[in-house]
Amino acid sequence: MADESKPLNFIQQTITRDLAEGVVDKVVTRFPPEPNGYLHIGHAKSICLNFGLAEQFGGDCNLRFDDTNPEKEEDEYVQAIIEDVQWLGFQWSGDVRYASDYFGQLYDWAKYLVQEGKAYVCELNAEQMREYRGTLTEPGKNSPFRERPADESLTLLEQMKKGDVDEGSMTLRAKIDMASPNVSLRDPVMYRIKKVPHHRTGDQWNIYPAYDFAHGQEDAIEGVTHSVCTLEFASNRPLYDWFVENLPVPSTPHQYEFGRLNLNYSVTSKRKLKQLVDEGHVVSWDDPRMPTISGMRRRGVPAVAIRHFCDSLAVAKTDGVVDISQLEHFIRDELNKNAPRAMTVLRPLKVVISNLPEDHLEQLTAPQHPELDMGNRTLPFTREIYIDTEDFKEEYSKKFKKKLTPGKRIRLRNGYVIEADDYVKNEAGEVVQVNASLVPDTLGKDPADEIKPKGVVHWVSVQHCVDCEVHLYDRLFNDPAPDAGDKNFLDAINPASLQVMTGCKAEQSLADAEESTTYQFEREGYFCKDRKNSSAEKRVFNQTIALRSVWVEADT
RNA sequence: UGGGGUGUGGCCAAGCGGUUAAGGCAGCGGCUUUUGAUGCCGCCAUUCGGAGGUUCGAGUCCUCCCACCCCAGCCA
Repeated sequence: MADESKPLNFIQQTITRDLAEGVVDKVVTRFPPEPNGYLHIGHAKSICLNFGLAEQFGGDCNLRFDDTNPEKEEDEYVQAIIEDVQWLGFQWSGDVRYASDYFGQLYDWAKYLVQEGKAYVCELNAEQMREYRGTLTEPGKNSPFRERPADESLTLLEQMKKGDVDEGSMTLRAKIDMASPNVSLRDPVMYRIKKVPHHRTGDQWNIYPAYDFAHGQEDAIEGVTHSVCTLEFASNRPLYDWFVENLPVPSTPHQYEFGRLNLNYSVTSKRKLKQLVDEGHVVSWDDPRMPTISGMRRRGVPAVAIRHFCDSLAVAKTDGVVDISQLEHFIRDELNKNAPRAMTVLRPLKVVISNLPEDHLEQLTAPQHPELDMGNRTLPFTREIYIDTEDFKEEYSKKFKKKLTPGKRIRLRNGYVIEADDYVKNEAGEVVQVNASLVPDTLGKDPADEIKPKGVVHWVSVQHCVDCEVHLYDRLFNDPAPDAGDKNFLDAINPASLQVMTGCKAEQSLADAEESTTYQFEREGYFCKDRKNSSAEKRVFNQTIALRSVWVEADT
């Protein structure tokens, strides 16, 4: 997977050195999501990084759910996350792991620290603890419970665990340094009381370990060598190391931080994404407009495109904002190379080819792909066809030279050249039918009179097409930085992010389109059949992404 | 006014003291084209947050300054 020509990032350099110096024999990484929401594009970067590192250096990568807060976590999320990681194409080492598997061990280690005089049960409430903690510029002061005897803390801890103590009234804290310039080290909470059922351990526990007391030890238990996380955890690293050093853990993992992915015109925060779903701004976590893995999958984005995009991202400590066009580039690149082609008319306009008999039916063939050998499809060609309303203009102008216009010719994609004769309007003044003539002997060749058509237009047979609905998407937010500063990201929501096109006409071969394949609807973009809204009677296609276009239609 | 990070073209980014500062995205020209797609060709930083300094030589080393991000949850 590693591209030899690419320079090693700082984590790869560290691993290379650790392997060379024998600091580690084998690399073990892990992807540790909290099951409190669906995975998004930012997680994809972390997934590709962690699994990629293991792959490149012949090691293992674990999938471990960091489920230490039952108030926010649900089994629905763990199932969705498992599916997303697999879909992206990665396989974790061994079974799926859970922080909750280690609750017993963690509890024993907590008691060990108490016995060592390095932890204590504190009876300060949340507000008091905040006061005692000090500020960024002033040191904190010691809790009055800090020097309480170990066996007293042990007894209290046991009561906390049994559920005999009220939530919020006691915590177990590490005894480190209330005057540390690093606030994380000012006697951090190790255990808090939560009388809440856990998605895996049920009501077995009344206390749950805090992230800082759990993560490093989980890594140590699993033999993780390189624990890669995002930048905001950098100030937690000394605490991560403190627990690992002060506990009889089976191995010594190390934490490395890299800059998380930020994408413009998007939000990549599980909290905000959850809000979009909960408040109905989108219909679900896998709504095709969501920057979630499941949303992109449903929209037709290939997993490999996401992987290529992630691989193109720098693993560094800079926190930049990547332009969405970068992601779009990899999606188009992959789809252009591999998506089968098809024709679908989004805004049908009937064209009657008058010099063809009423019952004319000719089976034309067209390649599934212009370059790849993917076989052919048949295109029934009849007297009546549909082209896109946008592809016909009443008046010719240089601007519209590639469109059909009276007296001018156009090539039907994969078919003949036709020439428009006249057209019919309805009461509203809209063109509802075009009458045209077929220019003979133009299948695969130019007209004999050398008057070549300037443009190519996609079409379907009126009698041999299938009805469908097409969902067109625009970005979910109009603001490049919807959640910057003190902005409310909801204010930036694009009210026109979804456009439902009904009465669309797809070529016959799309009758049995598969949800797992994304097609290029020629001259329109990439589309895949929606896995939720489609039924036997109704076909719905989601737009993955439009084709690039330098064509801007002006009204002159 | 504490601690931890980061600053290279519109965006991302390589560069690890020594030819004229990689590459990708976006943009702009041109060619090809039965997808206004794709492909191909060309253009796009006298300069690396700023100011000093060290050196024959600095984006790369030193000093000071500036800007931005993270940390004061019994969230992760």
